[in-house]
Amino acid sequence: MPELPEVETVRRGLTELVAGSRIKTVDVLYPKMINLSSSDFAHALQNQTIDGIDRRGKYLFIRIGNGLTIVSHLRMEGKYDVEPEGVPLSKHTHIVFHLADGRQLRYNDTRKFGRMNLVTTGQEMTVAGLKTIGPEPTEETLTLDYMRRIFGKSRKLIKPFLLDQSNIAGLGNIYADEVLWLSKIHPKQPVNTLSVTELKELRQNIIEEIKRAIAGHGTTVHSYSTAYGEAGSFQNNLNVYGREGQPCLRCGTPIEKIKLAQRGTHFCPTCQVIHGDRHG
DNA sequence: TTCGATGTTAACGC
DNA sequence: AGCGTTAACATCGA
Repeated sequence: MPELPEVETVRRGLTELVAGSRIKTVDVLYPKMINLSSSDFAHALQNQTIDGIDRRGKYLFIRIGNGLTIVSHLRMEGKYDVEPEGVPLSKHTHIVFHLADGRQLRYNDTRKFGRMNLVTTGQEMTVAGLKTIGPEPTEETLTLDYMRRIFGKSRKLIKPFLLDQSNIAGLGNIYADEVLWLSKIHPKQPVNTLSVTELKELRQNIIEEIKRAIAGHGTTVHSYSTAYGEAGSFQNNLNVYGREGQPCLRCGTPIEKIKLAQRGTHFCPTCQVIHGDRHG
């Protein structure tokens, strides 16, 4: 469930907490989580410095002093925690970085869906998912020209289209529902039927919603109450996600929840109506 | 006890 | 090629 704003919040937290710290040793408790053998992974990282942390879409790039980068994807429930030595490991701690100052950087993941790939810095695109990743949802990188190009040539339904990271990086189930509600677009609208006016508004809503969510330190839902090192606040700003049966904040109609491409999808049946082809 | 829900990606089939 | 569907990952709670 961590989407771009949550991953960015983690990036900033990790930067404050561990950038500049030296890794003494590494324990891999769940080897399936990484791309190398446990011993290769641990040996490559021991006695190296964490230079800093970058991000691309929902991927973290943990920069290591010796020209290596850990590409880390949290998937559904991955979390990083920093604890002093001696605090008992959680049942779901899978990787422990012992830092030279006595603290431990721990990767916790209830479902074990997260992955870490240790690669040569600059070779991040060799990791599955980064080969085809789309532009970041920012003013500079998500241009209207690009939107018109990719939306114009696909008949896919817009909700699954927005979740496809090769179209735009970083949107997940929560923010996809939110930007469609903000843009008054039905989740089943085929993308090549949207007008340029609708694309402009959708683009602006995507860029601004992501910005607002980052400013609010991301959304904290369900099991994520203590996640990300700090609890996010953006759940208080959600307009449709998780509001099934509650009145639409624009028109009062009860919000509906349907299943679309296997994903829970929330929308207002009055504000968000499927329309015919307005393309061109 | 079994099964569905959950997000993402790989694999599969048309 | 490009589309849509399904399985796999693992755990938890109904």
